[in-house]
Amino acid sequence: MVKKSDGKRKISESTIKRLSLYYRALSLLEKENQETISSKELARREKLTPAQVRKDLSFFGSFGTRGLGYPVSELKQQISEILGVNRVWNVAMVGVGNIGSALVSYKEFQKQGFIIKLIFDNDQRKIGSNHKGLIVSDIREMARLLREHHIEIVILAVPAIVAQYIVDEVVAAGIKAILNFAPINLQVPPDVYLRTENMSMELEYLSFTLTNRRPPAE
Amino acid sequence: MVKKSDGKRKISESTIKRLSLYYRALSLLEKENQETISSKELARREKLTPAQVRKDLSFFGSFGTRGLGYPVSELKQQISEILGVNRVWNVAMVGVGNIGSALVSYKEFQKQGFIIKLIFDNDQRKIGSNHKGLIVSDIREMARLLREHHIEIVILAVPAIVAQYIVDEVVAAGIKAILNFAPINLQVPPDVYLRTENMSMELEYLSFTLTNRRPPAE
DNA sequence: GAATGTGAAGGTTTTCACAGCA
DNA sequence: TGCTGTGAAAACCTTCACATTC
Repeated sequence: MVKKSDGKRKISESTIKRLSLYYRALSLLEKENQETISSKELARREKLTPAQVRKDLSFFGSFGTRGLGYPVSELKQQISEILGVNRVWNVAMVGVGNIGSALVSYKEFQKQGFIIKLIFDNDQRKIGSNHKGLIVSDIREMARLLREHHIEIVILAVPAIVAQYIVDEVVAAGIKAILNFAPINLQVPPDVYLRTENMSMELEYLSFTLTNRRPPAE
Repeated sequence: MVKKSDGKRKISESTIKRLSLYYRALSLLEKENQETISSKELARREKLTPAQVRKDLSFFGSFGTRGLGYPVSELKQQISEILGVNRVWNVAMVGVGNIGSALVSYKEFQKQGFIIKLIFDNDQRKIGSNHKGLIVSDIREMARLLREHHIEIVILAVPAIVAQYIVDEVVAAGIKAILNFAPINLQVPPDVYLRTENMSMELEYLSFTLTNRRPPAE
């Protein structure tokens, strides 16, 4: 049974991110036709602790069977409802440079129900060209087109220098959820959800680790 | 003055990731010729608290001046030393699909000193072709080439289904730091640093937020 | 017997608040 | 006066440990 959101419980960001990991792992397990999985095994696969897995899931309900574990397909379904990926989300891509066009072709997004319906650019040479079956639209037509196609989420893959300007336009068009790939922190009104994907961050984390690792053998 | 690593202090992952944010913000400020910045303003730009900024920096030294703030260029330089980005890192890309080739052209990596020296694929049609001035090498020559070019970090952008197999080869070639873009959790020996960039996670986080946001007005 | 679900304990991270310095 | 640097307090998150259930 799924606990109803009672407006009190505060679910942490870490818990939500781990739900993504569980969801991905369960999708693979389902393909392998595994029927149940224990918190221990799920934890091993995602490098977490069994208690962590159980606690995360317990925030949302009791999905397991004592002595047995969790039913793979059912748990996957439950998590998809929690994350809101048990449906289709209409997405628009703004910016058709390297990253933008790579993401338009990125299968993983579609698999999770994030369907890119529109792509925009401000470069006249790109506008009208075909990208994986989608015609690049002029960014000046964004407000109208976003509305007409019921777009709920915008992915921003534009150069950092113009990102704040473009995000302002996206916000003005009424969009409330934005995933930003530009390497800069953007300002948006409090009713707009913005997440920024910083691809350098993980590389820098590796660089920090290599630089500060303890000397071998001691 | 920079505190020397005394082997005791444990710096949290969050602190390191925020250092990346500060570094990025400081790079922009430096371009704008701003000479000093307060923890308050830096926090505002990165949506953090001033105390957080000061505490993070205090783990590594006293970089500021009371009553004035932090000197932009100097702080940037200090953070670059802490993160280990005050040097060049030789990087290889494995996998030249959508994501892989987009990242090869991604300027941000080069700007931070991560120079992609080699690119690999196992597709015979791609091997030998030219990508942004680099010839795609056969993955079977990986061990030799990685050694010859003193590669320290490998970026993995291959399909999930072959990712574990390929990462095993990368590890066998002696690489100790891997950034994985395949949407799967990989197993590596304890002396190998692996970070996985999960691009669906942030989209799913947005989806969760949209799904569970409190109803407007109440 | 095996593994979940969960209060309580323990640990870590963030925020507070203020002494100290330019 | 303004803002850093930092112990102490508060908040938050993870792990423990065990009652509970299949």
